[in-house]
Amino acid sequence: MGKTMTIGKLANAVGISVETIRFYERKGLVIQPEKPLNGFRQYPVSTISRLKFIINAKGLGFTLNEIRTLDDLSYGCKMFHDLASTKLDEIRNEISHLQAIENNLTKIIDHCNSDCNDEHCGIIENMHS
Amino acid sequence: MGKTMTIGKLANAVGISVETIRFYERKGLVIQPEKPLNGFRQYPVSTISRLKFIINAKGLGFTLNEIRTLDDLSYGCKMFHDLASTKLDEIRNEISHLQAIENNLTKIIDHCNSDCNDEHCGIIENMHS
DNA sequence: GTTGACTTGGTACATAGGTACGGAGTCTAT
DNA sequence: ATAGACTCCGTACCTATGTACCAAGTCAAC
Repeated sequence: MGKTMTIGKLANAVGISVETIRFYERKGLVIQPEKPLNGFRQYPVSTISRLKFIINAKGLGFTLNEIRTLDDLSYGCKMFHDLASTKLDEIRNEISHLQAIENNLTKIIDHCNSDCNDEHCGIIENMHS
Repeated sequence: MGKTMTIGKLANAVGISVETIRFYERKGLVIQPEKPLNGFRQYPVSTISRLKFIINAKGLGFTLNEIRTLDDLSYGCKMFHDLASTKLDEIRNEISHLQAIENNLTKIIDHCNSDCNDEHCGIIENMHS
């Protein structure tokens, strides 16, 4: 059999904490390897790739549950493509929402720059209704 | 003394739940009014404005803690202006972050549209490293 | 004078993604 | 053989913003 490593080495290799790996295990994202007599997990080297995949998917905005879904469907490229499209829609909605807030904040700031004094601020008044 | 109302009427008037008002009270965002003998809160009408302010500030991206800070400083227009500027920076950072994700997802989707088949997907492979 | 709606305080639950801790066992180096 | 590092499992804790539930008290209408 191939090379294996303990959870600490694995954590070091991918730059996350031991606790996080155990957390992913509880969530079903990382399969708990068979443990030899001493009770310590011995991970195959391939688990490094697995964790990097999880980290990269998180970086693309996928939640841990969504990453687990990818597995459940024993995904191929098409499946992944579909989920990425859905995620892209979500991200764009979030961006739109934030841009609306950005516009409103900008308006407020502009207004305060020109029309306000410390005694009276029309914007703050407006926010009370 | 002016008109007062129970928590249920107040909740109705602003469109949030009784539980939420009690939650805001625990957080110090709404001052618990003096309670008459029967123990029921009697809110002055001005609490409606207060709650609308909270709701509007939340709509601008402020957290409940930040809204409480506004009070602590007995804010005027200038103070509010500064906090709005800071919030605007935060929102813009969030937007940039999401746009980076948007770009990456778009690339992936484009790649899958052209270069992938179900046997081999270079993008998914890349995500493992 | 009873029924139904309302309110009270306190607490538990929920999401998401971890972090922290504690006591016990084990491995490694000297 | 002993110190220090590592690992085990289970559980509690964290942020943020509420929601849900409970038993008990109160109010308004008929």
